[in-house]
Amino acid sequence: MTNKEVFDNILRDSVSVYSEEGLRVRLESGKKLKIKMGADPSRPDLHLGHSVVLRKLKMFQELGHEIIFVIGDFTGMIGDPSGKSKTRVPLSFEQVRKNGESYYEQVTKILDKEKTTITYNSEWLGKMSFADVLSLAGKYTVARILERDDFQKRYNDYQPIGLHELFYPLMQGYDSVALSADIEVGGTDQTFNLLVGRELQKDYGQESQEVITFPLLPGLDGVEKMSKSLDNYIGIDEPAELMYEKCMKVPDNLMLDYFNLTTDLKESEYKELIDRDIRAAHFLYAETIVRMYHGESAVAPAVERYKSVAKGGVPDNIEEFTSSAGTRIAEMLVTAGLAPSMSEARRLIQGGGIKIDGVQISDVNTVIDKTGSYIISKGKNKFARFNID
RNA sequence: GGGGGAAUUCCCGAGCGGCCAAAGGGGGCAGACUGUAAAUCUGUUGUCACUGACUUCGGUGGUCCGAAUCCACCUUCCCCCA
Repeated sequence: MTNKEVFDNILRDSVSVYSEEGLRVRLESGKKLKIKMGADPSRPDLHLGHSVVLRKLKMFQELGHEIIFVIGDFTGMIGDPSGKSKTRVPLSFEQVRKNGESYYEQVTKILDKEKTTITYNSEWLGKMSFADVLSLAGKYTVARILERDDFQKRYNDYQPIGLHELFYPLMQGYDSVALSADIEVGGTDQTFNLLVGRELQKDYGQESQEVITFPLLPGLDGVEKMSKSLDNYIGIDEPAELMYEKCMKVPDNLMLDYFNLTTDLKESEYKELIDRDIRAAHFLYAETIVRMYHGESAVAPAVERYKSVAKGGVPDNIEEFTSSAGTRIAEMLVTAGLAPSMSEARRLIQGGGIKIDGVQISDVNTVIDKTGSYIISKGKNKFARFNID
């Protein structure tokens, strides 16, 4: 890709660029640029939502630029107080480093290892004196900080806002100063923070970084943004078969976004297909994603498994358990993790959700008293094999 | 610093001395339908030794035959005044 192509691609797929002219100039300067991206230290599990931005970063790498991930361990170690999520347990130093490494592992599934750096913002934030902090705080005003959507919202909803939370944008912005970042990228939810970085750099006598924001990928529920905690995600580390299955569950009306944001296919390859045959589009998407993260060899088995289960069949590689004759099914469900408790297991049986070798059972006290191998299934796609001895 | 309010099961939210494992909605899970989709309909949604028992309504201790409901103190949050 050339500078021009990258620039056009960014303009096309980003939500906003501050400023376009600045970005163009930097790209054409021929300088090796430092491109910054913030990372959450507490949840290092990456999903397709993250891949939206990562894939753009890869383009920059291909032009020879350096990608720097800033792990926000400083805030992580003092504990994030953000509103609802109770008080988070502060992470230990070791834990943060471990998460950082895991983050690097995953990120380099998409990015080039050689051109990717991980840093921790405690390295500079932890060294600031109170005077430094005050000086930083003096560069911004309360009114401007409160402009941020979520503060605004919480303030209007009478939700508490900790004084130190007001510092978050400043801290994140200061990261850009510490790194002398040329460009910072992030999801649209980060817009405010990214722009603070721009302001602060100017105040500290640096050239303001260019800011590029990308759309947030909606989750499988079609409502919230993709996130691990909402369990509406497709993880880039997940087994091929699970990935395939999840891809098939992407809401119809989001297929276009998913193709656009998470694959390299050309619009002509999927746009018309989505209108004509939404199911075929799902298949194409699922195959494409599995191929990207697991390679060609993983595609066929994933397809096969999916189709077999769809037809009511039982996949080959399911988890095995052993049990002795006379054990109640309810207990076996708990053993296999298909039900979290005996009560739940009973409910599932009563509700008709449990089958043994394809035969629905309804008696809560059903037992298997003959030895042999049995398949217990919950719903349409959860299976466990039991060897009874 | 003074005054007023609030804390309920995954979430929101009813309950205001026994009929409360706690209405209703959301979400989740399962069934029917289907494309392992959406929409819709149905069931279910604390635990266990399950026609019964046990634990739960911010915390601790009381009152009472009996408390999510009353009292005291504590913790946290919100609002108003300063």
